[in-house]
Amino acid sequence: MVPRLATVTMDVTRPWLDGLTQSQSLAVTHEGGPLLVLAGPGSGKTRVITRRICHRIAQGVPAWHILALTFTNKAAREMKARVDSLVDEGVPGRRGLVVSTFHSFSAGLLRRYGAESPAAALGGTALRPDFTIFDSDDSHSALKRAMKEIGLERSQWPVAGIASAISEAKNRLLTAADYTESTRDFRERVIAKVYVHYERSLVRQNALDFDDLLLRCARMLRNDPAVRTELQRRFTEVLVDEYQDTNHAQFTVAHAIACEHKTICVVGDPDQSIYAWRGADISNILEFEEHYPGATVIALGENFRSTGHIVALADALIRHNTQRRHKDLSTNLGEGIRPRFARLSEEIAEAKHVVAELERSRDLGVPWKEMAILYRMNALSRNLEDALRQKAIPYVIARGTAFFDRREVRDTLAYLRTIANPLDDTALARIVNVPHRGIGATSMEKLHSLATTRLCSLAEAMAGAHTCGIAKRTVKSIDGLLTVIARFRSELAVKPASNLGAFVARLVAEAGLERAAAALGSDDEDAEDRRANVQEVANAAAQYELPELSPDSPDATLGDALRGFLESVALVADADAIDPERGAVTLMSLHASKGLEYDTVAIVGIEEGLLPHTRAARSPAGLEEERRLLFVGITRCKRALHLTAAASRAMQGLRMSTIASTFLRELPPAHLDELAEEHRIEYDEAPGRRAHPFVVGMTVRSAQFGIGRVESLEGRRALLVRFRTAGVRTLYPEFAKLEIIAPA
DNA sequence: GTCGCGCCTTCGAGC
DNA sequence: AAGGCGCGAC
Repeated sequence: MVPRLATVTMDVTRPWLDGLTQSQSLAVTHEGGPLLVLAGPGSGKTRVITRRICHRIAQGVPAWHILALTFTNKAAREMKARVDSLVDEGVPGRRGLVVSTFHSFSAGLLRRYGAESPAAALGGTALRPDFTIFDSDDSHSALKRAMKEIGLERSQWPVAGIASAISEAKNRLLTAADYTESTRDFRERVIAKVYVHYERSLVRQNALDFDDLLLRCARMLRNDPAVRTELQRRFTEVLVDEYQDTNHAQFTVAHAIACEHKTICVVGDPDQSIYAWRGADISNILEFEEHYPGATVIALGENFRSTGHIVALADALIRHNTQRRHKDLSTNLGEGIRPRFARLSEEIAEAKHVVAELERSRDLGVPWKEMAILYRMNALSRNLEDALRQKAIPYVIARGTAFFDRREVRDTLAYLRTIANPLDDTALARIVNVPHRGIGATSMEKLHSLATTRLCSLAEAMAGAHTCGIAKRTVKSIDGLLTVIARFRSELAVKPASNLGAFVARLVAEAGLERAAAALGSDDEDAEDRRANVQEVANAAAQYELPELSPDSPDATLGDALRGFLESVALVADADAIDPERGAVTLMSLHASKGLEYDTVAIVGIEEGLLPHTRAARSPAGLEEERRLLFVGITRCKRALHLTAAASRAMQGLRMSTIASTFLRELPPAHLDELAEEHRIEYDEAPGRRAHPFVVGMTVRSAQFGIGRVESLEGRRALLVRFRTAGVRTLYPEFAKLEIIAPA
């Protein structure tokens, strides 16, 4: 091709090509055909995607032809903002880029095309565009009800097991009918029966669960040539981030759109695949070249994030996995400081050790927002929070869903869902007695069976409550609730979208939701918190902005705004809660840390049973995924890495001795300082910092054990006391009443 | 019939 | 540590 002058002069004004390595640049500018970027940790993966988008736009591909799929809303927002800042205002076709998560992209397609497409229908019932999205809690309730209808013994058939079997089937794109056909044994036939009922229940309620969003969308794209062609026309370029974590349904969505033009670019790292348990199919990335013959593969191994010891440590660890495709990892950021491992006596000492290490980083000038504490289980955050609070260090927990999991918040949202979708029995059943209006379990059973016999919704059954032997007084409260709901529902079609905040605030007031929330509180402070949470839902609704509508659609109504708000709430991810501007230490699960980076990182609880987790380590594949999880954690760190374990830990209410994690033996001592007893940041024996006045040799009296002598101090909080009659006991003076009888 | 308390079990990562 | 269940009180 003849070099065009324009290209040469434009180089100067192409900020998106600045500072790229040769391989990155190849990936950004690659043309013609499918591209797989195997990107090791810190190798500039996000950079490649955003800059590739900019490059394509500059090359004349209008932004509205480009679709980028990510795993979190936060990643989507950031990517879009980055592209916006890199592409000049003057560039034609720079607007209209779609960056979205798989789930919200699917929800959008289903609302737009689902009603018209027979392929999106289930069991002969067309999908309605105003469907509700059930979160796992809602699907759990619907599932339990389905199991009850069949009469399954709950003790023999744990809900969680059935739920995951159905979820797995959905990820394989099997509807209840498909699954029923494929059953091979008794267990699967029982699950199939539940699945059939559960599917029917969701259809009746005009609701989709998370898996349905992908399943229905994938089936629609696969089986409906009209919709597929329209999307292929719309999106001529597809990019997928974190490709190693896509499941079969997600693969189908991306593939259906990309298979026509084959201008697909996927980016991922098999060594960071940590979601096999929710259906992620690592063969999507390993077999990309089979799905797309002639694909170009570019490996990015150079790490621009972490210093040498950290990269070496991660590399040594991941080499223990057998199911992988090796790639060399390297960094030129120098050796850096050696990561440190410390085993502390118990989890409180561990938390304090971690906090002290963070304080050392802070003393070097590292801001709090550049620090993170990672753990395998969310339950481990508690002691860390306590330790941070004690030192008045600001912190945030990356649990985007935490707020929406609060009971009073869920109740408020259930009101909104009932108003938005009259068929949503699950939401209605939740709020029937919020605030208390004397409708109990017995009445609800009657209403449910009325709904079942009449084949109608719970709401319709409630309208006929007087016919099924429910007490007069109760019928009256039911009617009162139905009236409130109907009154609010009548506003949806006639008022404009801008009214949402006021609408929710009025509902909260008129339905008495603050009072109901306060009644849940264990004390005054808790009651006030819950009241505030309900108000916060109204605030969030007021701040909600509908995504821009297509130009030809009429003005958005209050109903559109409400449904959009509920959808945005249903699809929040934990990672969405991370706000780097908050200036706080971030606490999160190892899973949630994927894709993030911090100067200082502490990973706690590196113990057998916790990391690797007992439930995962039963299979070799599970153990390898646990190893990848630690690999992901280690590679989040730019400079100062701290690994910790506790010698004893209280779990499930019991204190147990722990065993060192298998993974520790796989970390070479050359790249890991194991802090010896005397070098640990030790609180236990620090003079003057004991939590009690006792010293060795004192004579003490306990109400329970009588008189004894202090034998030794066990850490900062505990004593070993030899009693005259009761033998040697470990006591915590903060709990056990002990008085000093004689000094040492 | 509804409500509140205490006992019992169970305990992973998340869109 | 938190939710599900059964029992007794109103």
